[in-house]
Amino acid sequence: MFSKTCEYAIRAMIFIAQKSKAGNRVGVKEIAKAIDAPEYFIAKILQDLSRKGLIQSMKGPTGGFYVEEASSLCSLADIVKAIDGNKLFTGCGLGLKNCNELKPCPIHDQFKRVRENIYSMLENATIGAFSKQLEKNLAFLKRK
Amino acid sequence: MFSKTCEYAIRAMIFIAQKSKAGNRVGVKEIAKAIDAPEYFIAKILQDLSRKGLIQSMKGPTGGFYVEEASSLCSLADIVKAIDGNKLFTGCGLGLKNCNELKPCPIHDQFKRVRENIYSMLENATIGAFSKQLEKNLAFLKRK
DNA sequence: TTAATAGAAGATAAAAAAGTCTTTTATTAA
DNA sequence: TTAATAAAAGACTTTTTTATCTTCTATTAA
Repeated sequence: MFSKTCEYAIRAMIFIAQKSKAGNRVGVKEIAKAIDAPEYFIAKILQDLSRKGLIQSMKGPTGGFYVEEASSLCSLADIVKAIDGNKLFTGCGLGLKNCNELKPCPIHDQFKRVRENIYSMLENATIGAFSKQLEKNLAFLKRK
Repeated sequence: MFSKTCEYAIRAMIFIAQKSKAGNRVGVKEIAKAIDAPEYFIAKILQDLSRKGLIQSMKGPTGGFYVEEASSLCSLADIVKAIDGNKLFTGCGLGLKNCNELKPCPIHDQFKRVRENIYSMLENATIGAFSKQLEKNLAFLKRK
């Protein structure tokens, strides 16, 4: 469904958001450990998210990654778009380039509904809501 | 959503099923052309589908691939399972290995519903139904 | 029975995705 | 102002996926 990069990005952002609520910035190492992701790889992803404005960062001692208050409204759809693009939301299920209403692939209509379903789920899933779940230990982020 | 291999497999099977209704067997070249897929690559995929019993084949002159009557009831879910496995139907949305009801990831419940939605769509989409659409030129299989 | 056809199988190559390492630059606490 | 810290950036490696090529084997029409 999502690329690994995207999965890591989502997990990282949920973790950072939670930490940020307490006013803390978190370093790459801590993030990598918390979500059980390869350190150097997640570092790249965080830089990308930062460049795209989804998270913030500060260098130097006491530095690290954090998110602004407003980012609690950031949805999974926003992250997926930033990392994987919107192929998942607009592309053809059978990978046909010119599939459209006029020249639909055999699963065009069914797939459209599935996609809308996915999209609305991801739109309504905000980072803020997840932080709360995590705090209450109602959800987890570790890979294994 | 699906791997390219799986996309090709679905398109190929729809095409073969349609031709088989008229009692024709089709060669790799014809299939590759019809669904605009790389010839050598689709050949591999067809061999795999054949080994797994989803399609039939016959060697020699006038040989080629075809499907049995019963295969018109074969669903997209069957093809996806054969090629991509059932990661899509059972795996965690965030790629967590130990995500389950007891230790759910933050999107566990939402994702479960999406997955069920995808699965029922793929289960109800039979190869036979597509052949009809194709015949009436209501749908297309070409990539570009 | 032979020539042509077509799939089967294995090796190889190219491209994309995932993951790692090293050097540089910015920041800040002391 | 300096030493320590942490992100930024670019090069590089590995793995997986996608794609191609070659040789072999089976089948059948003539």
